[in-house]
Amino acid sequence: MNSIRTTPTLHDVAIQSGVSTATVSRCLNFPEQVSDKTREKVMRAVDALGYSPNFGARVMASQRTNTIGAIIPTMENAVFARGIQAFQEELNAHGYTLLVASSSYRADLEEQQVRSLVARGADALLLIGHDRDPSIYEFLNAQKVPCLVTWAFDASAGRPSVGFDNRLAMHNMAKVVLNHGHRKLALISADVAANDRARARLDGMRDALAEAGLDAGALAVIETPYGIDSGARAFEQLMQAPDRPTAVFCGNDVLAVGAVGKAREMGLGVPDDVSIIGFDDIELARVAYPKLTTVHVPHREMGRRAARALVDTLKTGEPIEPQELAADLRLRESHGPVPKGR
Amino acid sequence: MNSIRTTPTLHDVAIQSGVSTATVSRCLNFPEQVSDKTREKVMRAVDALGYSPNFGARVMASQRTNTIGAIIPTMENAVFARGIQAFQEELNAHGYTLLVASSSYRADLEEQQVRSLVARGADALLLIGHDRDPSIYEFLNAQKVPCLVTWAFDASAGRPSVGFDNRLAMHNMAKVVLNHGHRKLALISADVAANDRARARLDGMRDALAEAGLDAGALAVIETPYGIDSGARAFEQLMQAPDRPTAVFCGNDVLAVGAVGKAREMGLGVPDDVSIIGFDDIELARVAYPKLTTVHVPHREMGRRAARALVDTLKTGEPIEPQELAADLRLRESHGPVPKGR
DNA sequence: TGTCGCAATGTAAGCCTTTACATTCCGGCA
DNA sequence: TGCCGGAATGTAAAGGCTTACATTGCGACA
Repeated sequence: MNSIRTTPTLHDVAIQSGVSTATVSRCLNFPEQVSDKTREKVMRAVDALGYSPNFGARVMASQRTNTIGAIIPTMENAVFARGIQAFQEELNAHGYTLLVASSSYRADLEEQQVRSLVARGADALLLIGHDRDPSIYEFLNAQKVPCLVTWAFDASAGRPSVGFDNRLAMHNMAKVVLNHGHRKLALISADVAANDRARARLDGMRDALAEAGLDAGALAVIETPYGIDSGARAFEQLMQAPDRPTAVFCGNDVLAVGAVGKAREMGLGVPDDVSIIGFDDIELARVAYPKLTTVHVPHREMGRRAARALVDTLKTGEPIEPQELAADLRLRESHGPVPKGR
Repeated sequence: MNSIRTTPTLHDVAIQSGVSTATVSRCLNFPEQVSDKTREKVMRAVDALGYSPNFGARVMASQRTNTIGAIIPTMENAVFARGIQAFQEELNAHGYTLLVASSSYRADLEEQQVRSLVARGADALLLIGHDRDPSIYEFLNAQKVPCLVTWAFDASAGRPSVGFDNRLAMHNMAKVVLNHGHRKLALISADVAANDRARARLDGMRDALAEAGLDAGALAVIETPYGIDSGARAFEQLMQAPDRPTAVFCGNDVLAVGAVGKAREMGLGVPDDVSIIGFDDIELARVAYPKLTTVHVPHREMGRRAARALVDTLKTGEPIEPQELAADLRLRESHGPVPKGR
């Protein structure tokens, strides 16, 4: 009909089907409010024109986007990729769409992403860990954008979280290793100052050491960026020290897998010469040889629950109920008793 | 000032800084068009009020979202996660935002996601592989949403792609293995009917077999879903057959890693008793023991180039230039000569 | 000093949908 | 037949921004 080919609008559909725009809108959003006859007529016009509603206009008129934003440190780590996948699936099931951004573990980038997601109309935000500039929380507050922290749990944070107790989980794992007789431990960790999960995990190890009556000297700590190669290098450095550890803990499985590979290169048996412990329990952990002893992070469950919590709060307006999940141990093949004579 | 706390609008900023809304808008979008003095004044007001533009309104007024959509089969496979990460980084660098959806390898879900992304105003779309109902391409065409296929390259498809030749890559790999004397091959593949990449890879193997003068009987094919355990099960099934293959190709590294694990369980040496070949070259491949011989998929490069191509076409209006990338072989430790006596 | 031209700024229309409120329709009941 | 009430539908405003076009301001030049 129209010689100038342009994408059809609600108005076009209304004309084509001989009703008002309000009726067309209702057909699409509240079909039960419209008589069968009219609805059918309208739907035929929608199909005929290939109409699809304009998101921007809809957002503007209804004042909500049905979009939830999430900022993760990186998609490269499977543990985040999978957590976010579960998050997305649950969101979709409730009619919400996910907008993801990754911060590359950089606070400045993260802040920028928060603003960008809010500007794009995210109705709510999912963030990893509690640590960030208070001004960000103030901003979200002022914009009335609910925000949920995950991957960590802190009942005292004054803001809801759905996660697990990083400190306790690491504490438990360290206890197991200490019970195997190890007395010289090491930790290959992410940047402790900038990362509250890393800090909590380190604290967990210290808790276990203190409990066992050992002093801080029994723990060597190396901070390093994320990556297999970083893990390998850090491990090498540890093993070249005069007083090498008998058990090396890693802040995540990727670092641990790097350590395991380097151990093989160096001719060190795992766990016969050195125990290596991971954190996260991603696929990599089961694939590594030997299979990694690690802390299981319930990433999928966290993703699902976080999604539900956020959807609930948006629908009901009630504040989010914090939820603590368990992170249990997966004692596999990469840990063992202290080597003889050490 | 305002007792009713509401998020500030352009208008509020305009009043606060004593200029018109147009000037504020220009300050934000084309700062060079505004005098230094005015810009400074406006920016102060923006900061003071904590203004951030309303996305919906902006979209509606400007008729573009600066958002590009991508639909991948799953975020769970690192090869997609990383490709998309690179895609996103490049997009961000050009001021675009990424909207991802995952289809779980299901055509019906994918179609739904295409519509949803377009409805949400995606200016362009990135899709994996060529195979899909023609009506989807018609829809995108009608909506004038440019779309780019990646992870595959087909100059004859009549639609642009940025990818590599799956068939040729697999052909090359199979040639190497055949040159090692293998005559009984197997392939653990994704669903061939529903997945053009899987089909191309299978065809590539057949090409190599034909070239070597072998008939179809020399190749056993098992189709299976994605996953480590699926790979393990398929491998077991192959090795229990009366006439077991001496080289097992896998449609991706995840399946291959499952196969390697099962081989170890079965007491089979890799590559002494059986060669196992992957595809993708994700981290897993280097971590597996033995290290996986595999086809390197240039996922990052594909992501980056796809992003650039899409941004270019949106900015210039020129059609997208197809680009073929190389997918070369990574001959590592999991392949070897045929076992003696076979 | 008066003009010209360009840079800076202002005015107001338009983008498309949702939704509060108004109107119409229609069957049922007195 | 007339009236009532609720369901169905219509009217029109509002939502915040961009941008074409109009206006103003100002320095340079004659």
